[in-house]
Amino acid sequence: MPVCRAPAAHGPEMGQDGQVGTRTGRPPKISRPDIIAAARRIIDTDGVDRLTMRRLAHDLGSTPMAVYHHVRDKEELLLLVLDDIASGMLRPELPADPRERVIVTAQAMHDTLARVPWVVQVITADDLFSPTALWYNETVIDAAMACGLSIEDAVYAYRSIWYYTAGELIVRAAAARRRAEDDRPTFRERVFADLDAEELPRLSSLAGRWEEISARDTYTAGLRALVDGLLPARR
Amino acid sequence: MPVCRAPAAHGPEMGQDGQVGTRTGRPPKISRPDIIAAARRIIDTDGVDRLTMRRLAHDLGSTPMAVYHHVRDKEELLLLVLDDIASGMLRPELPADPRERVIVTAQAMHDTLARVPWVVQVITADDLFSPTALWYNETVIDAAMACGLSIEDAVYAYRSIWYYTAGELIVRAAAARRRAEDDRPTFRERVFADLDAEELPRLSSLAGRWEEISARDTYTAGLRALVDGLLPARR
DNA sequence: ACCTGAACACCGTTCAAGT
DNA sequence: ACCTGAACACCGTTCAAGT
Repeated sequence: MPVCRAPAAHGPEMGQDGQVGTRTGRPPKISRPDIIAAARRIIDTDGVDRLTMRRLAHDLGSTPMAVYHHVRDKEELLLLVLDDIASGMLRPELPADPRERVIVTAQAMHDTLARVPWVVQVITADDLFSPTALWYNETVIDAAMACGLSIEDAVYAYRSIWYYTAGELIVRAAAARRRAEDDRPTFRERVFADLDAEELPRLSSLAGRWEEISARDTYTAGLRALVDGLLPARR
Repeated sequence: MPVCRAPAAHGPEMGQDGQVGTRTGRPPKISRPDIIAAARRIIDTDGVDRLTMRRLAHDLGSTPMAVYHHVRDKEELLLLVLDDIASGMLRPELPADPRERVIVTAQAMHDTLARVPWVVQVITADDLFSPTALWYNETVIDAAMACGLSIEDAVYAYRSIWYYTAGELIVRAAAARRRAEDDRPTFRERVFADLDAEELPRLSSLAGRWEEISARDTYTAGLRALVDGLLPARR
């Protein structure tokens, strides 16, 4: 059993420097930062699904087992990548009005994740997330309390916002992936093409305009609606 | 769509005498209904991730390729299962008040999917869904229009509700899966256990109560807040 | 018409070495 | 200390037959 494991939750900067004078044995060919960078490259260009230990090793000019010497398993690798991404997190200027603070923070969280949509897939599926990102939770909960909510209700408000945001990101990411993967009409489009006008009059009245209507980004409008409903009315 | 035959008894081979009319060739050992039932059994007991063509064939006392004779590929199999599930969809009594109609329909959609949480994972990830389920879209859009929204805004209102609902179901399903899989404290719990009280005062003040607070189901409350924000104020 | 068995091109991960 | 190669136990799917 190799015992080289560095704690995962802290920054990548420590590297091998901890053991300067006493270094012995074979010099390393690949490092954790190398591995993380290569993993991000694969995910960015080909999607998370294409990140495999073999592909990663190949891109590094190495072997799968060399990678396993630096990371415990694929889960830890994903966690390191997540931490790396969290360092690029957007921390917006916070307005004085607490209600706007909720909106602005949620929007920043959304925009940060929209740049790396696969992250939402991973964190909801696998319980992986970066402690750094808790800043969003804290800020939304604090602002909601400043609007008059109890701490419990502020947590529930945050949670509702997270459900809405995660749902939006996951659905949009899935749609984008579909568009990238193949251009033949998807199953969804085929179904919409021949709807029963008797049973589904509203939907079939939209038949031709579905794509156009779906394309519009309404995240922000929906967020404002949700926050309006969650927070007590303004005085 | 191919026609589904009646379920055939699985077990000892039926004699040639079982054949009727013009049917020729080898009598089938497995049928689509058999396959669907077996697939549902696997998913219900072990989760979607454990549904593999090999496992399915094994459970049917057959071989993977026998399954491929009845189903094009794994995607079609999932679609058949989805269709099967859609037949158990809840169609609630619809109240006269259109605003309540939105709530009741969304709640029914949520409750239907909450019984089979893996479905949300599959439909958002793979663009698979059952036409039967469009009843929810239609009903919500129609009710939102009855509240005074244009058809476009009604579609966007539906979409916001779907984001919120899908997010809730996915997050809860992931949490449940985690709990089932292992009982050592998850990464998330370990992080919450030692928060920096300086940086994250609200979150760390909740340290001990996190689990208790998370456990409460606030789907309906959040839904009402969202719908309040989305629909024009009552006259 | 329906099913079988072997094979292909993949996975994540472990074992036992090699330098 | 770090890396290699072979192997294990899996995938979905295809090919070529067998009855």
